[in-house]
Amino acid sequence: MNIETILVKEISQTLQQLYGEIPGMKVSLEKTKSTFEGDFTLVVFPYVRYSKVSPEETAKQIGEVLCEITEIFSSYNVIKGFLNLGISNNLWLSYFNQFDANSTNFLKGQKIMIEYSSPNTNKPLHLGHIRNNLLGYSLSQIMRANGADVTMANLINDRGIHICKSMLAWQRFGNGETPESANIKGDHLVGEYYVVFENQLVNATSDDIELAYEGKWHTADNATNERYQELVKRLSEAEEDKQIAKIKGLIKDLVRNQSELMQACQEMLRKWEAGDEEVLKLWNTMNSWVYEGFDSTYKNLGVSFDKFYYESNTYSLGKDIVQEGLENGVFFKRSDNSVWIDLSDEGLDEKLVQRGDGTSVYITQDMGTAELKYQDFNIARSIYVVGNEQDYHFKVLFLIMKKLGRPYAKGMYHASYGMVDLPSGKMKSREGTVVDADDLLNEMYNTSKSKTEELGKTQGMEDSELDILCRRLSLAALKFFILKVDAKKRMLFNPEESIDFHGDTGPFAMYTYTRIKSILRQERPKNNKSDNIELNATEVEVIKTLSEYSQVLKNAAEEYNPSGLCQYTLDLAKSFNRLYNELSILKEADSSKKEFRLLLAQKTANTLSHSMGLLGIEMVERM
RNA sequence: GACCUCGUAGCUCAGCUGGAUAGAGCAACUGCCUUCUAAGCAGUAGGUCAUAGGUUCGAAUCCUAUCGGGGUCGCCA
Repeated sequence: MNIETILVKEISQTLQQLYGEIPGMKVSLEKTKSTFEGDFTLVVFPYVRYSKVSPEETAKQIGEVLCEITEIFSSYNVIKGFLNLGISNNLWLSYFNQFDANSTNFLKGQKIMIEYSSPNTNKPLHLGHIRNNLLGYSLSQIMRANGADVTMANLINDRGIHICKSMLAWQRFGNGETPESANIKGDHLVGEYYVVFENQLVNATSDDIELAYEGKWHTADNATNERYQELVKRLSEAEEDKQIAKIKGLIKDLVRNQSELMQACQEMLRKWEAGDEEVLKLWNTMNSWVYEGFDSTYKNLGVSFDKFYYESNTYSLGKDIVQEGLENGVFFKRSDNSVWIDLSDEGLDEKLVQRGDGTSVYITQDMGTAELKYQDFNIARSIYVVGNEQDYHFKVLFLIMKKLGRPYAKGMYHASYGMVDLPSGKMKSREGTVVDADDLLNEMYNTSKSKTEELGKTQGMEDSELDILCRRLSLAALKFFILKVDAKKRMLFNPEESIDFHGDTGPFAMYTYTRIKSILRQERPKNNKSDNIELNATEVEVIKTLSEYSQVLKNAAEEYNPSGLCQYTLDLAKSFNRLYNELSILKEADSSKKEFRLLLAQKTANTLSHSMGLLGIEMVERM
């Protein structure tokens, strides 16, 4: 049982005894600020209207009665309307004796699917994916620790025009190159051909695009010419810079789409959809390269999946649902045969759910996949870890599923997270300012190695132990740095700070853990409980922090946000470090005090390890 | 233009459903290794919580407006 629940129960009873039934009463207890005396604070303002005396007097009345329960409360003081309560030594001790960094069960047995990562197969993973992966993995662990039955899923976007670009470029310029022959990771190799394609396309079309801006471009295709002339007209009339840029962008796309390269690419996509053997073979080969590359990145990052979905299998799902929606009037059809839903009642607009030619769009596929997930796993909740630029998309998706009467619609949730910025600004793949995931991991490994060597910590360490240390240390720094920030918020990724090992960092928490482990290697606690000890303030502080763990764990799950766990881990490490510095453990003369501190150290280490584990961070025994 | 979101110390971030004198870390400056790992601890300095109103015993937190950053409003995914 949580210590606060015990206190709240006693306080409610006391309030009732003093002032009778208070309608809608809710006792909110807070930690006493460190500048005041006491452990917990009750704000008495809400009760003044029942006590009919001043706030100070009310607080005194309550405090007086509470302190008669000596086994729980030891002292009280009143400042203005705040009743600061001291908790008795024995309550702390008995709480401490039963404390264990255990999982909670408020989601007991609930079937939850968490979809995350969801990469495209034409490029290697980058920093943005890293935030996604770390959040997704950590959320899964957090949900599990709260008792949920979690399936971690990855929906891989393995089809579409972008894959064809890499394929076509490889076909034309690859000379049969393979990851082995080039000695490059498969995902990077495919990514390189994607870049080759883009460069070739720029070379082939840049002159035409310039001409097109001046209105001097034409093509064989009449429909395109018409559209182009219309755009030229709009361009000449446009005044705002933003508008001009937008129209120019449309013209650019038009010209590019008419190029031989893009035409060949479109042709390839058509062949793919038609099941052309040769195209499929190439597609399979290049995908297998990419998957091998992704696997290694996922492994290095320490994330994993229980279930993979592939868009090549799911993109046509959802058409049955479109049909169903048409039949029961949720969707409607336009004259060009395209299918729409009207969401203006909900403050949104009309949204296309199927193209005029019967092919599916992004949301059609998502409707199908949502249904598939439910059929496969009978999940109660379906969580999507996807960036906040897709807030609107998911709002629409969930609304559609609700309107279609899907019972699982209410369990769908978009765990939306903010973008990652660099000190130089936004990451833009076109400008080469993307931070590659593999590069980043390598760099962090090397830095942690040189720092470890600098500190002279490598003495007496086997190479294999050093390797594990550097790996885990660098991941601790990276993961903690990213997960520390509120998931919903946009964050700045400063590479130098991310690899810092001092202050509010993962390595700091890890270091605290190893110091405890070092003590426990020399002596372990003999019992699993302590009695009859006079606790001092630093010790109480650690117990108090430990007691908050289950609530923090629950909050992290409820808010789909691991950052509270990071903050908590730091608090716990700091409070223990203070104790470590102020009090001796192994050299404590009083054997029962020593025993207690050993036990306290052990429980602290367990809790640190547990919470870091939920962040996807593995501890080491020495560093 | 409409909608969403953010704005807290020089920098990066906490601050839960409103509570006391707004907290950490980094950077700067002081101390502490003959004592369980100094990747640590203790301390100094640093704030008009974007601005203006409002709600009330009480607002960084809730409401409104304004300013500023970002995002979305594709028959891309």
